[in-house]
Amino acid sequence: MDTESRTEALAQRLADSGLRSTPQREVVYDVLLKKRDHPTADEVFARVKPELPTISLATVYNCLETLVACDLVRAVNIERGPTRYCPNLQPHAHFHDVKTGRTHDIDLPPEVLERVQAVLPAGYTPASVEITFRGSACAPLDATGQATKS
Amino acid sequence: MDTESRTEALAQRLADSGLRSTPQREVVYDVLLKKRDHPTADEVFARVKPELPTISLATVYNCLETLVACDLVRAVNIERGPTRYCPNLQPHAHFHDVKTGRTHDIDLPPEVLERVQAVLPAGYTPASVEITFRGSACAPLDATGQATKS
DNA sequence: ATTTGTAATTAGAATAGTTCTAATTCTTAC
DNA sequence: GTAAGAATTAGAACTATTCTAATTACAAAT
Repeated sequence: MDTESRTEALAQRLADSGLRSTPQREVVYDVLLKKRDHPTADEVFARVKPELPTISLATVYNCLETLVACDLVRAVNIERGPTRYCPNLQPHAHFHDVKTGRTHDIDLPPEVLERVQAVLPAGYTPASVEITFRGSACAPLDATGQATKS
Repeated sequence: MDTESRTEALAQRLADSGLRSTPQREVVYDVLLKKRDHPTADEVFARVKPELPTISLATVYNCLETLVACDLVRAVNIERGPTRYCPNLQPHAHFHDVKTGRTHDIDLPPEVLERVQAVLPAGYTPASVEITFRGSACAPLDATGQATKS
């Protein structure tokens, strides 16, 4: 999706919640989509600044909160420390590499998600599930440069 | 397990890591086992204080960190906010009730754990997995007062 | 076009949770 | 009993986030 249609989609989602599209919200969302490495609010701030030099950190927090409320972004708390933000809305797990500190998205097939949900006793109705692995990744890559599935 | 044998088991585990058993470590571990409600460091501090009135918050943090390092306790970060501590070492998921703010342990059958691990591409070797549900629980109870399995 | 009300942004102060520091106390081995 | 290292302590420092109050931007009604 190009930047313009992204921006329109964002405007639509915001409007659905009775909120306005603003340059700040657009740029914050854009930097999240551009580099999907689960940045912290501070990191987002640093990436947005060149584009909007007068933006404040408080606004970055506000924008991120807004995007999370509109279900355009997920807030991820993998470990004690700053919250990280993830614009991947597909069902996925996170692999947190303790060596590099990086977090990778791991695609989550629907049947696994279902199987996991099924462990809940009656009456527990989950709004969301978060699956996080912790360890070290030394994934071999296939011809396309993608991590191969075991 | 009674308190004495618990204390011995703790002493053993600490010794295995070249660490000493101390009254502070014992009492911190005891309060975690006594009320398994995923308390924060502050809450642990409050519960330990009557027993050891001179203990400091820093020591509570130190003890918790030590217990986590010895694999006797899990540190849980469900959402932004204070880290919570969980002495349940069985494989289990967490259900975070957004209404009450409480977190329940959900037993995790081995085959589900395996199925979840299997989503990882080759080369990703997880040291641990954390599965967290978020939602609201209004679990019906069976005759024994336990939540019934769906 | 102007006004008016509301939404959003801003800078900086305040807060919460945790970690660090340096001094003291407790243990253990000699 | 002494020396060396481990653990504890109080408080300062630090980090991430939220709050506050003032300002700016915007949209609707006039």
